[in-house]
Amino acid sequence: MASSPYYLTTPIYYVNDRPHIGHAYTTLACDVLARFHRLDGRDVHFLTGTDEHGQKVEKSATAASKDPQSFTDEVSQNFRKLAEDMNYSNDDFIRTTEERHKRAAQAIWKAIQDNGHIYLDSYAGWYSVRDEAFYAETELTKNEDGQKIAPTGAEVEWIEEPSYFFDLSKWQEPLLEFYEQNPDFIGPDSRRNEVVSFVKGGLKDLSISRTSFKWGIPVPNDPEHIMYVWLDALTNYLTAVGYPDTENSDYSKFWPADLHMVGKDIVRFHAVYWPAFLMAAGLPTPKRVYAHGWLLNKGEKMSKSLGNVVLPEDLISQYGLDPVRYYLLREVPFGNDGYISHETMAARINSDLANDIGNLAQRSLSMVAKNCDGAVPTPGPLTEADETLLSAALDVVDSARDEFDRQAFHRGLDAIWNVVGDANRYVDSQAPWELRKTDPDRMATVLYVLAETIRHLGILIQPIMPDAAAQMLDQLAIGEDARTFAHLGPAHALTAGTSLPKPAPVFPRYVDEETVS
RNA sequence: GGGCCCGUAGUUCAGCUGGUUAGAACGGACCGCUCAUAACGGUUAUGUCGCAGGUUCGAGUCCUGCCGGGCCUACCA
Repeated sequence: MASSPYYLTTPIYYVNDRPHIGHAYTTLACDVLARFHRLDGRDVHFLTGTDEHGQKVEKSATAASKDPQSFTDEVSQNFRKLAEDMNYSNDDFIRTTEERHKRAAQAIWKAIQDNGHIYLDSYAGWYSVRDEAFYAETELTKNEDGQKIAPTGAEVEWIEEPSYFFDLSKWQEPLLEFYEQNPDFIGPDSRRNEVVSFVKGGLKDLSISRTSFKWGIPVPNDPEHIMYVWLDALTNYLTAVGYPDTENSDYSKFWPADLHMVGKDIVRFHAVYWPAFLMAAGLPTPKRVYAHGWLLNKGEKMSKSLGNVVLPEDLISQYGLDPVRYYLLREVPFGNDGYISHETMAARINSDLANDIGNLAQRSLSMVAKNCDGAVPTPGPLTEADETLLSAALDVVDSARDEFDRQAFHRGLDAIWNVVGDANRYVDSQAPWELRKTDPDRMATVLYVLAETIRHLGILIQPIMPDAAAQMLDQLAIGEDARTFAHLGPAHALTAGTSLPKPAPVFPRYVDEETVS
């Protein structure tokens, strides 16, 4: 179990988009899970990447006077930069324009086709290039110019063309049975309900090819047709583990994926179409799809037209990377929509990070520095209070694991911060500054217990705040090879007498600039 | 039109299969401490648990209706 593989994915992001806080949020959640499971000794494969096909990209490239490939080569860098800026630990970055992906997408097409689930017909309807979706006549409205527009506001055009279809309508019952037998397949529950009721409402066969543009993966044996972008895009999850080579690749180790993390807007593609495609191709279905909510800017959905889109780089430069990582996962219950704002960010940074954990480390380690010759103190016999704190620090990894496995990041963090609170209460109740005068040996024990607690906390917060955690652990002179969850507990406890570097605050308070001046 | 979710202290939210005086965090007020990043600890809530009925010995927790907010989905003339 401890060494079992763990494969998780972000959606592949639409290469045309400018990376915003929503993209950063999704991948951050995956990054935390990836790091957590690595620390737990698991063999993790963490995938992200970009979705680069489709008519919209083709048009954007033309508008920029570039060929689509060099256009996507260029703009996909924005997402690689996001990964660097946010300190993501993805093991792979896939682009759907890569050869390995073309191979995989054509292979899954053939598998579905060979199993008799694809047929050729023709499609006619109102199509929106921007939304990459067809709309029913009744859904359309007209704008001022009399142009028909989709509910999303996008322009639509009448398209009539030959098209291959996937027999999605036949998968209603198998899907419902699949959801029934895999109650954890979709999270959170509210999304699961939605998906189930959508499928119960009946499914129509899905048009899965286009002939009206070229920028995409050709249908096997009929290159006039380009594969539907979603079939193309979803298959990236297979590509990255080596499909269609199911023998001599990571496929056998990592497929089916443990988790597809998605935003709530694309849950249908992942929870309905994707398992249907896979079942039709005779492939195993992923274990879980989790749809998180939106980050709202003070209650309003972020959009270009409102001009209130929050960019990750702006948050990072204002607050620092690790505080932003912590804030995003602590402030908003994952799965719900939630507000983010400067006020709540500053409050979290100051109360949770600076005051609680940062000050705990600083007050403890500076006492060690001043009163124990700057070395790990030598503990005497442990009291009940000592044991209680140490076991809380050790046991919380189990709570965190449970909560993170359910994608309840806010709850996992809350559990860890309970230990921070315990430790601060312990300092006050033990009053080592008094013991310094009355009972130096006991003081040494108390400071040792605190140092051990901080060691545990440092190890535990690594997935969320890798750099800050490293600083904390550096201050305890913990070797980089001694920082996994296997090192929690007394077996790897600090060695008395180890000399320690001079402590320095890890989490500075956030002070508004206006307030300063 | 159908379906799902939500409405609990100033704020953000916990409250599982119904059961003693409804909880946490943050903010506020007061007290304590002084090791520490003026940080830490303790004490402190007159909350009509959206409204109105109902079931029950007993409901924030189940049922019905209504009001308000969000989401999914369908659509007639």
